[in-house]
Amino acid sequence: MTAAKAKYHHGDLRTALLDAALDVIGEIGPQGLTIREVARRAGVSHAAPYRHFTDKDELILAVVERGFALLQQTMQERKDAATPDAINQFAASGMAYVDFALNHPAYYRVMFSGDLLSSTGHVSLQHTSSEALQDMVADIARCQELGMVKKGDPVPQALAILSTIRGFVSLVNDNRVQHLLDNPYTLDQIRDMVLASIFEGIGTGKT
Amino acid sequence: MTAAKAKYHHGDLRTALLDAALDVIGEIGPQGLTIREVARRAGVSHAAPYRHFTDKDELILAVVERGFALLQQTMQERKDAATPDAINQFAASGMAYVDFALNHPAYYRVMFSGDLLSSTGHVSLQHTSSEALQDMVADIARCQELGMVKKGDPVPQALAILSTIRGFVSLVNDNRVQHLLDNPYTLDQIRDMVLASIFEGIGTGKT
DNA sequence: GTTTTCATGTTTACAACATAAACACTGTGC
DNA sequence: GCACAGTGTTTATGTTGTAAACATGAAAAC
Repeated sequence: MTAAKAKYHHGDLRTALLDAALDVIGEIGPQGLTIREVARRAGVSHAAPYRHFTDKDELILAVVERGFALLQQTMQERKDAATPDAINQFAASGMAYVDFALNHPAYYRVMFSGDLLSSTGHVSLQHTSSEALQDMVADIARCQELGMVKKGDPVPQALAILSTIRGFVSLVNDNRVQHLLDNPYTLDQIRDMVLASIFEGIGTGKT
Repeated sequence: MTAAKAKYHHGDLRTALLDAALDVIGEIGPQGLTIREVARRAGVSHAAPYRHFTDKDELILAVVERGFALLQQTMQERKDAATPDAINQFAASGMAYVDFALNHPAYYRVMFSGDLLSSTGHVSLQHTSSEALQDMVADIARCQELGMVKKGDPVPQALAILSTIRGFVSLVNDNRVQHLLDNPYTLDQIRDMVLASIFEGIGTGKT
């Protein structure tokens, strides 16, 4: 028997399906995702996925949840790696968010394309999303205490930053920034300039 | 014969299909859009749309083009209504963009959901999109001459503003701002605060 | 060790869809 | 009047999502 036997029971089909789904999303986009294609890639019959996901939506949702877990982990790692002062922690999470989006475009697309899930189900995700906003608000408040961010309600400030980040990422992932790439900037440079603009917008200018 | 006769030839089916498509997008979202449903709403057979659009993609594309025309017109009107100084013109177009997105969410969604069109076809749209960026760059350059915007390459500055605007709109349209609505802000107030942040980020602080 | 059971796959079936081909109606130019 | 081109309809094919009935094999019960 060679290594990969064609067993009746797959072993870990659920994970294999999630992997296949992510591949499809990366290649064809979330719209192109088809239960049957995912099953095909996992080498099972087209109905097998229904043993693990009640629905196409639930399959997508599972991919999304995996994506959020990875995002959260990435951001935490970057925060841990940064110097422990508030401003650097904050900047680190912002950059981590952008880099996650650019390094895992398939995850990012499916996580934030919005229209994918048929209305219901994304309650837990809204929670995750608003959690991220709350974290950011807390970071901003700490920066305010240090006098590095303008006084005022940190919520709209967090919203402004999140808006800039999300918008920038969507522009890049939709290839609307190609014009100015390598000409004369690298993507990292553009990212830094854009982030600098919004940070300056809410910052006090001190350091 | 009553007013609306059931004629064999519709008269202006193309327009009726575009209207119906926009309705569907508004109600069910761009993913839910189905040629057959659009045909149903227009009161024709499911194959009739193929006399006017070779493809589902082309139907969507036509809606998108209509949307861009409306956006462009809206922005022009607002610019014309604003006082003719550079900074107000610029702010007017930014606010017009946001308001368009919030007042015509169906158009906006289909225009910028990105994944909708199967790869090809959106060449003309990339053009439209980059035109908007060029307009913005020109506006910024004029503001720079007046000393109201920081010196430097206006392209990244334009990108930063566009990012903020697009990100904000997508957050609002995905209902991720509900938490802070009416509590204690109105949507217009939030919009102004967010825009103010990015304008301050690129501005010199003069006036 | 055998039998039972249950989780996990497979086959089969159906309705909705995208799209194409063949056909039907009707306003216009002659 | 009449041919014709444009627009709409019917019919047909292949793909999809999803449900139901059936099959298999690994672990639990005996």
